[in-house]
Amino acid sequence: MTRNHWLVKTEPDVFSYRDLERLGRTDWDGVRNYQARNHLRAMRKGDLVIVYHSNAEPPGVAGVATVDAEHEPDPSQFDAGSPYFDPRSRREDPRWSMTGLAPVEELDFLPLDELRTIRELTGSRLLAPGNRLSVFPLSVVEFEAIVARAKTRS
DNA sequence: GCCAACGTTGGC
DNA sequence: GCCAACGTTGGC
Repeated sequence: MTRNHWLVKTEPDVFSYRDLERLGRTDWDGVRNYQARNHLRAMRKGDLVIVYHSNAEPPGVAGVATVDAEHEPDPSQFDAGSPYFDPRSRREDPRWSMTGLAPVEELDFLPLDELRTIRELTGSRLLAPGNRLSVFPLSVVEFEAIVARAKTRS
């Protein structure tokens, strides 16, 4: 059984990699895009996940997480008080899923400018202009190139 | 099932 | 805060 690799985006003002470390784990909820949801559903325990800070100054890669719980219905879709409430979702057939993530290691922050210089990421989804998808797969080559670059810094 | 309007994302 | 790119919605 092979491990798959993924990238998730988060706005650090809302939830940062360090918040994940502080909490020890979290349910990655609030995803409201079907493609991203399908990726969450495809994640398996033990998969490795790059945590990317978007809408940040600067944006970039902050750390590595792992899947510690496979997908379940995201309860926030049924919570009328939640910003993620989806009145069209029915309990018999929940629309949205969440997946459990736990921290593995914080990386030396790799800003987007530097990500652009990683040869293995040329043509990758991560660097594609207009890529708004918040959860997507990385190849093992892409994943390892990111981690390796972070480790050759400082 | 088309497509215009609208909302959101995310780099700058 | 701007705005381009993209996804979703809803009228027809």
